[in-house]
Amino acid sequence: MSTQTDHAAMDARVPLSRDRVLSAAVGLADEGGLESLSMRRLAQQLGVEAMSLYHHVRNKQDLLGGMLDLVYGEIEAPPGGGEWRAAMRGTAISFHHALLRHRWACSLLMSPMDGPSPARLGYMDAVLGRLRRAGFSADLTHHAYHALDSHIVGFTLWLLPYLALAQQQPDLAENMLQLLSSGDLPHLVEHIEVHLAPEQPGQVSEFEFGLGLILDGLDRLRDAAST
Amino acid sequence: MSTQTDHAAMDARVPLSRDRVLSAAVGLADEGGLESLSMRRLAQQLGVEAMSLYHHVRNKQDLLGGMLDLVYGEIEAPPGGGEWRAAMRGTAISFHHALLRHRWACSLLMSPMDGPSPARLGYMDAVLGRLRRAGFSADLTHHAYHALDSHIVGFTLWLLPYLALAQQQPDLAENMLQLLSSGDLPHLVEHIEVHLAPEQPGQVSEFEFGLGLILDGLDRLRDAAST
DNA sequence: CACCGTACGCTTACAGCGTAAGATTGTCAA
DNA sequence: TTGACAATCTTACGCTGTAAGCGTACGGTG
Repeated sequence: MSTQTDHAAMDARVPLSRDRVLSAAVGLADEGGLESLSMRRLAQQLGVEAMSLYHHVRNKQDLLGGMLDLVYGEIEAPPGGGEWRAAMRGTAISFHHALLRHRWACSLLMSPMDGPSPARLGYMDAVLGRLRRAGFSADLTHHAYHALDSHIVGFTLWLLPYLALAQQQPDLAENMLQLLSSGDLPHLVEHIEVHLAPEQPGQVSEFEFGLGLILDGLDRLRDAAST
Repeated sequence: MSTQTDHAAMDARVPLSRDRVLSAAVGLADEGGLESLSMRRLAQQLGVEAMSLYHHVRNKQDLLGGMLDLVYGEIEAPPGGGEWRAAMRGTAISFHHALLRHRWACSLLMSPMDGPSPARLGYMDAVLGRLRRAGFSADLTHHAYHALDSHIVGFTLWLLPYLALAQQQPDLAENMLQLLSSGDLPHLVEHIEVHLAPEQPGQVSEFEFGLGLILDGLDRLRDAAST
């Protein structure tokens, strides 16, 4: 219990840093959801008291912003060469997967951020640049960007609650039966049947359907504009 | 101060009910955001104590679920007649506007709901039915539904933080200047310029661009399938 | 070497949150 | 009048984010 041994123990632990705080927070949110991420728990995870975190993070909003930036950093930029649709499809799927890895990130997308997030800006610039280089006008690039981003975020957002439900209660057929008993929603029943029909509904294939729709439409518009 | 006058005052106030609680909650969230909606404040708004609410609402999740259901109830169902794309466009825009009226609703879309929301199920069935009646196969209807919903939700979700920022600080050109000073994101700068270029960027037109892309793509697929 | 500013971690404290448990009240049927 | 029942209120607990202030260890300067 001498101060000597305490010092020795102290020296063993890595000092705090913004990066360490952020990645611990990401880890905590990944396995417990956003609501299990409190400053006190995060501090405990790092072997530290809650208020110490505030030397590396302005407040919780700043913490969340930093976490979201890490997620944006995981998205693969579109390769410069090759067919533009293949390039954009790859980036879109990479984005989708990043959001599936960090499901809490979707709820952060809509909270107005403190400062601009570097990785997010980098992602945007890379995508916009790839579209421009594919021959889109500034105006069409602008619209294309929004259409693509909307689909990625919207689809993933839609998928998440169902993934959460499905892993809690693996047989959603009960749900369907309830609907059948109430009776008057035949198309919804059919929709659920389609969901259950293939051996593995494969979230990616549904995601890629809408994505392909948008990419093909954009390609047609580009061709029409260039003639 | 007699019990008589107290009784008179009592009789004047409408008794609580689930509907009254829900619409008061919607009103509170509409003008203060979700974070300003606490059980205590909601009760105060209704001239009541917090715990009284729990006789009409199971818990806060249930409250939020009920609020979201009210929003779904505001969406206009697609008209049965006329060109199918026009019908779906109308419903999509109605959905978009409902989310803009109740900006907090977007964050609720992704929280797994307690029980199924009747209005939501009704909306889904109406949309699915309209697509089926337009001649889409069950499978294509399924994909079309997801593509459309993803775009509506995704685009609105993307728009909201920027609306919030823009009404706090009306000149976002400063933001642009900062980006220019940092230098190396030319396409992003161009993107922001496109945003600022027209007299009124008109959120609907950007929304309708992606929507039209999807609708036209679906129409082509339907034609291809029917030949 | 002494010294001192700065950075970092800790302690304490506060207002607000959702809600469990139980007391109290208003209302209507028997 | 009485009893039952539902609606409301009171109290309390454990949790949250974070403001204010204290101690200490370290790095640069005299």
